[in-house]
Order: sequence, then C-alpha cells, then structure tokens
Amino acid sequence: MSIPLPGKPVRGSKTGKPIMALLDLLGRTWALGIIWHLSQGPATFRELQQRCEKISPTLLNTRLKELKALQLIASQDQGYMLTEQGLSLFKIICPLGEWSKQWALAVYPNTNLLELESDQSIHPCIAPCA
Amino acid sequence: MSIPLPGKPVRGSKTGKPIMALLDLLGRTWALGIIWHLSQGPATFRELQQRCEKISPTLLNTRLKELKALQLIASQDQGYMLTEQGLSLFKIICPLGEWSKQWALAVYPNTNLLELESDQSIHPCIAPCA
DNA sequence: CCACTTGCTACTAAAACTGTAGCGGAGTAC
DNA sequence: GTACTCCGCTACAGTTTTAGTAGCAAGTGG
Repeated sequence: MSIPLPGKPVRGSKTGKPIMALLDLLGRTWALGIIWHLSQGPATFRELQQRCEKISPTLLNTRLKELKALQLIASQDQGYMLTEQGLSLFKIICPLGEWSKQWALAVYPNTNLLELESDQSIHPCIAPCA
Repeated sequence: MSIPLPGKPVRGSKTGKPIMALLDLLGRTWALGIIWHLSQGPATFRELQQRCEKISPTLLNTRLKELKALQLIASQDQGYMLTEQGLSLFKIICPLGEWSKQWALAVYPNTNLLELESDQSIHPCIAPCA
C-alpha cells in the first residue's frame, strides 16, 4: 500500500487534503495501535511485537516504514520511538483511553472496568493525560 | 469481520480492553472517514457515499452496521447521523483537522494549504473546534 | 402502468493482512 | 575459529478484507 502523503491522492480522496491522508494512514490496520503502544516509551522491533500481542512482523515492518516516512516515529539506539510530531498526535488521541471506558459502559453496562484497567498508555512526557 | 465489542477479544488484543476494541474499530478502512464526514451533519446512504468519494456500497454498509451496533451512529428519518456517543468521540478527534495541516507542512514544506483548505469538517453543534 | 430515486445486496477481482519459518549480522563465550 | 544467542527483518503461502460494478426490491410521483 502506498504511503499516504498529504498533498497526493490517497485512499478515499483525490484531493490529498491533509486530513484525508491522515485518516487513510490512521485507518490502516495497527497504525493507531503502534502509536499507542509506542507512547509507553521507545521499543525495539521485537519488543514492539510483544506489546502488540499478535502483529505479524511483515505488517509491523510495513507500518513502521510508513510511520517513519511520515515523520511520526523515528528509530535510533533504543529502537523505535515517537517523534515530536508523533507525540503531538498522540496527545490528541490520548483521551481515547478514557473515552473508551465510558463507551464500554454504555455499550455493555456491566463491563467490569477493574479487570480491564491496566492497558492505559502513559507516556512519561505527558502525565496529565493519564 | 466481527464487530469489536469492548470486553471481547479483538484484533490485536485478547483482553478486550475498551481502548483495544476502539482502536480495532477505528483502524478499519473508512471507519474514521465515515465519522468525519457524518460530523458535517446527517446524510442518507447515497449522500454519504458521495461525501466519501470512492467508498463501495458494500463496505459502507458493513461499516455502518458496525458503527450502529457500537452506538456511534444511528439512522432515522434524515438518514444516518452521529449519536451522542459518536459526537463525543468526534470532539476528541476533531483537532486532527488542524493538526494534519501543520503536519503536512512539516512533511512537505511547500504544501499549498490554501488549495487544500476546504475539507475541514465543522459540525453545527461544535463550532469551537473549527 | 412507467420512470425515477433510494437503500442495499451479489458477485468477482484485487489488495491487504496473517502466520510461520528462517536468513544474515552482531555480540559473547569458549 | 565455531558455537551459541539475540536482533531486525524478509519470504512466502494462505486467508481475509476491500474495491468495483451491476442491479434488485421498495417507495414515490406521475
């Protein structure tokens, strides 16, 4: 799948409006998940594989290349990590963690959130969102 | 593809943590796009097809069913529209519109944003985010 | 009845994703 | 050297999802 560059046509829009490129990117399997898991801190390839439980290395590598090309993540000594850009994006979607809990309650009134508590992602840099 | 119910295992997580169900849902092709376009106001099936430029009716219908089952959208006289839940989700992701513009500039320093301006989504109910 | 629109299904082809195996390189240990 | 381990990553076959087009059944208006 080609990288959804803002300014070029993407899946779902011929115009290449930035928001469409972004929605294309984020709408790809695991893209959001990778950002989410990386927000916990830098990770090596294999560690990221573990955080994502079931991602295949093929796909992980594909997504990593895309995210890197679009400057949301970067790789260095400690492995992969969010860039400034990536972090600022994460700050926007971070509230989804809390939102999803109240959503779960609405969809399934007797969800036991205590059981499901521990997956919240807390980036060291942005405690206030936790 | 089965509907990612919070509380049940989903793509990418056996635990069914709400955030994982949500990321699964939003990571499906067009899910974010549909929410985004619906934020412009209610739309009939065919109108939604047009807003989404290139979505196939098969997939549109599949996504609509999922989003409806998860209470993010509802259908009534005027067609499909965001529910309260859906709107509150949109409020979170709404800043992506602005974010994507500065991102486009970072990725492509000479993007002409004036050309790409008009796709911002402005729901009547939430002017402040525009 | 006919013409026209709407929501949606059917079907095939193309593309994306999964799952497993394993390569080549780097480090460390003998 | 060679044997071990771990790492990032690729190859490839099989499955699932998505795209793209055609068109049906139901409703509306003449």
